[in-house]
Amino acid sequence: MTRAPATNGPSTASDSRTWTIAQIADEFAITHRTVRHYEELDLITPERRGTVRIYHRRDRTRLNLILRGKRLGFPLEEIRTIINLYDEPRGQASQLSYVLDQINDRRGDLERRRRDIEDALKELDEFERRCKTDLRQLRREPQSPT
Amino acid sequence: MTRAPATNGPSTASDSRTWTIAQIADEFAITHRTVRHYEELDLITPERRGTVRIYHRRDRTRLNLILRGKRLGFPLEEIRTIINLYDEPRGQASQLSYVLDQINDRRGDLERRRRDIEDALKELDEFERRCKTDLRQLRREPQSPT
DNA sequence: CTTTACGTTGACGTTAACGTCAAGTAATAC
DNA sequence: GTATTACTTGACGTTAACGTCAACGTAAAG
Repeated sequence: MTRAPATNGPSTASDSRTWTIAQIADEFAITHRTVRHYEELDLITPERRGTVRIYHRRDRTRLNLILRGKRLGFPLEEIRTIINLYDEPRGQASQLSYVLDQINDRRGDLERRRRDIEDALKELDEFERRCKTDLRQLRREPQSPT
Repeated sequence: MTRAPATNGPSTASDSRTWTIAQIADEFAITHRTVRHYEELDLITPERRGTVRIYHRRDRTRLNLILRGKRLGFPLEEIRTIINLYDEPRGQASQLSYVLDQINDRRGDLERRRRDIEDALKELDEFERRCKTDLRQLRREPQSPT
């Protein structure tokens, strides 16, 4: 090893393990550039030990949310507002009801997507049935006169 | 009206209604540019009457699939291969089993997305519960000493 | 016959989400 | 010491999915 690993001891007090950018990139199967890009967009905010980045538990949680958001096709900007929602302080009732509104918006979006997916899956099943019927048909009359 | 509407009679024989680009763009709430872009990528292939584009039933079906694909966050290239799958001639058994493979790939992808969505919805519900608890708490102890 | 409304083809511009160098620093390995 | 290895900050390049002109064609309306 060339540099002291950021991963110190097997979980100290509550959970203060840390990770280097290489470990993060590796684990999440993304590039350093991507990790830094997410930081530029304020999606994650790693600690700085001098100039070098140190990633905490929180950063990993956020990365999981980010990547899932990406798999679902959300733009990074939107992902940011969503995951920030989970983190923002919500001491005031006004803030809380704002958050509750946002939650309902999000739910609507997700449910719509789920419907789209289920429709797509149904069509796929239907299409598969047709294909299989065709295939059985072909097996019955092996080849037409060439 | 300045130009003869492409929409002729209320469904002639089987279904030979046609539409202009303006009608298509309008109905699907997209721009002319977008419609032409999809054509450039071979996602739709409208008829040509001289230089002008005439859209048929088939184009509308495809547009619906395209837009759903987009809502689900698929890239246009991928969308093309998918909707072409539904259209390709599949006379040979080899082609059919290829298609059946593709179907399974697609299904896997869609099911994964569905899981992601359901996870996200669960987290959202959980988060909403916490927010609502907080809100009830706030109503009990209206404001802390300023 | 000119205007107008709708259509067409380029072709360059833009935004998001990174990729890809280049050049420098800093700790460890020898 | 010097060489590696990991990390850093620019900064320009790239791809997808259109946006946005500009310049032109054409049919119907006056």
